[in-house]
Amino acid sequence: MIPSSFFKRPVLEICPDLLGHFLVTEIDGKIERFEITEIEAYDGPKDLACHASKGRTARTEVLFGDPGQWYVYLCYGVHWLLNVVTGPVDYPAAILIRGIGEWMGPGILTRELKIDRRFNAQPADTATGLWFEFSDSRNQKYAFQTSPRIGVDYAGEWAAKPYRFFKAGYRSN
DNA sequence: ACGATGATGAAC
DNA sequence: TTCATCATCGTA
Repeated sequence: MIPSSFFKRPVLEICPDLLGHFLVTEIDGKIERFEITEIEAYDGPKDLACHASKGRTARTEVLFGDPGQWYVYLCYGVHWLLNVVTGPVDYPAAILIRGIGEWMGPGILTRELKIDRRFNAQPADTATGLWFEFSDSRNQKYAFQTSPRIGVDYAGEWAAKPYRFFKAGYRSN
C-alpha cells in the first residue's frame, strides 16, 4: 500500500510519481488493481480551478485536511469524481483520478468501481477498501506527457497550466 | 450540440 | 430561499 506520507508533499511533485502505479479496490472480498494512466493536479487557494479557491467551506474542508485522504464530490449533479488530497499539511491541493486501466474518464471509473460520497474524507487504505499500490518499487518512473486540464476554461490563466498528466498513449481526448 | 440532474456557494 | 454555476457523459 502506498503510505499517506507519499502524498505529504507538493501536488505537482507527486503527479509524475503516481502515474503507472495502481488504484486498488476491494469489493465483496474481491481485490482488483487498475493502472493509473491519467490524472490532474489542483493546486491550492490561488488555483481558480481548485474548489479550495472558494476558501474553507463544508465541502472543501477535506482539502485542507490530511494528505492521503479521499475527496469525492458530485459533478454536474451526475458523476462522482475521485481525488486524493495532497500536501503540504494545511495547504489545500488534490489529484483528480481521470483514467485507470481500460476505464477512461473520471465519471466512468467511479461508476465502474462503485465509488460515491461514502469515501469522502476517508483515508486511502485497506480498511476503506480503496487504496494505492506501487507497481514495482516506489521509485519506478514512467514516461508521461502533460496538457492543460479538461473542463476548467473558466479558470483564467490557471486553465492553461499543464496540470494534466497522462501516460504516453493513454490520452482520452 | 445538448440535456440530464443535484450539490454548492453567493446573493437577496 | 432562490439562483447561477459546474473538474461529465451519452445520445444526436
